[in-house]
Amino acid sequence: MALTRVRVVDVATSILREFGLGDLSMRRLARELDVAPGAIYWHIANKQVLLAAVAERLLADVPLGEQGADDPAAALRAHVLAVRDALLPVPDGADVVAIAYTLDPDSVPALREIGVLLKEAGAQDVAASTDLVVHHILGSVAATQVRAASPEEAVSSPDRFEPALDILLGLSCG
Amino acid sequence: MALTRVRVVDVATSILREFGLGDLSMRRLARELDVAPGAIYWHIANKQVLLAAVAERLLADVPLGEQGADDPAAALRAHVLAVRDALLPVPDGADVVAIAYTLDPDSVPALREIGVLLKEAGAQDVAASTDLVVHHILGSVAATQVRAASPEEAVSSPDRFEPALDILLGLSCG
DNA sequence: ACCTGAACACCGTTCAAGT
DNA sequence: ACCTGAACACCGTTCAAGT
Repeated sequence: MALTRVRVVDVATSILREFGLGDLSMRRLARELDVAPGAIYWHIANKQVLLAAVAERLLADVPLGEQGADDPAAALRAHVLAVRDALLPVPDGADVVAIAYTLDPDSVPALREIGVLLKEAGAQDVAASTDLVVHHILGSVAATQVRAASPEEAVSSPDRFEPALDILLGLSCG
Repeated sequence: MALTRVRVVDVATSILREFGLGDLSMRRLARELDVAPGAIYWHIANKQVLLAAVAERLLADVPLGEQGADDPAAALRAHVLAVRDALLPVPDGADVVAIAYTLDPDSVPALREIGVLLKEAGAQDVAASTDLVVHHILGSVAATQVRAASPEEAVSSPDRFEPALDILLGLSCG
C-alpha cells in the first residue's frame, strides 16, 4: 500500500487508541507502516503536526450542527458530553487534543462548535466561556484517565464532571 | 557539594525556569549537577516524581492562609491570581503542575488552598468547583505561553483569564 | 516524486562494581 | 551509603543517495 498522509494519520490514531501517547513515536509508527522513519517526513512536517491531525480525527465523529436546536442549552450540554465520551476511551486523548487546541483553538471543529452553541444559548462572553468549557473537558478527562490507570482506588471516585459542567452552563448563560 | 534530593529538585527547577520542559532531561540535569545520570536515581525514584516535586516548588512562594479573610470571595480571587502569576513566567510551568495535580490533587498546597477558600466563600459543590478553577488556571496559562512563544500575532490577544474567572466565581458561590 | 540508509544528537532507567 | 561506568532499548529529525 502506498504511503499517504491519510494512512500515516490513520495508523498513528490507532496506535494512540491501543497504547497511548508513550507508544506513539515516529519510529514505532514507521515500523507499523513498514517504511523507514524518514519516509514519514515526506508526508508530515513533524510530530506536532501529526498530533494535531490525530486530535482532529479523534473528534471527527462527533456530529456538528444538529439542527433540532429549539433548546440550545440542551444541545450544548449534549454536545459537550459527546466530546467527552469520544475522548474518554482514548488513552491520553485529552492531552493530544489539548496540544492541538493550544496551538490553534480553531483547528478542531468539534471544539469550535462549543463556541457556536454557547452563543446560541445566550452566553455573555463567548470566548471566555468557550475556554472554560474546553479546559474543563480536557482537564477532567485527563484526570479521569490517570485515576483509572492508577492501581489504588479502583473504586472510581464519583464523577465530578457533570456537576461542574452544570455549574458552568448555569453561570455562562442567562 | 554533596548530592541531595533538595539540590536535585533545585537545579531541576532552575533548568525548567530557564529552558522549559524540553530541556529538563535526567541526563541534562545530571550534567548540570556534575554527576553520572544514575546518581540521581539514588535520591529520586523517577522523572514523574521529580516533576511533581518541581511543581510543588514552583508554587511554594504563593502565601497560604492569609488570615485577613473578612472577604473570602476577594481572598479567593487574589489567591487564584497569585497562582497564575507564579506560573506565567515559567515555561511549561502549567504542564508540570498539571502532571502533579492529576497524579495527586492534594499534593500541591497552593491548589488545595483553592478548595479551602471556595468553601469559605460558600461554594455549593467544593470538589467540582475546585476542579473547574484549577483546570481554568492551568489551561489558560498553557495557552498564554504557547501564544507568547509563537511568532505570529505578537500582539497578545486580550486576556480572557479574568473575565472567565469572574464567570466561574460568580457561579460557584452564592 | 517518493523512499532508504545511515547518521547526529539525544533520551529514561538499571545495575554490577567501586569507594 | 552513595556514586561511576557501561550498557539496554529506545527517541525526533535530516539528508545524500537511490529508484
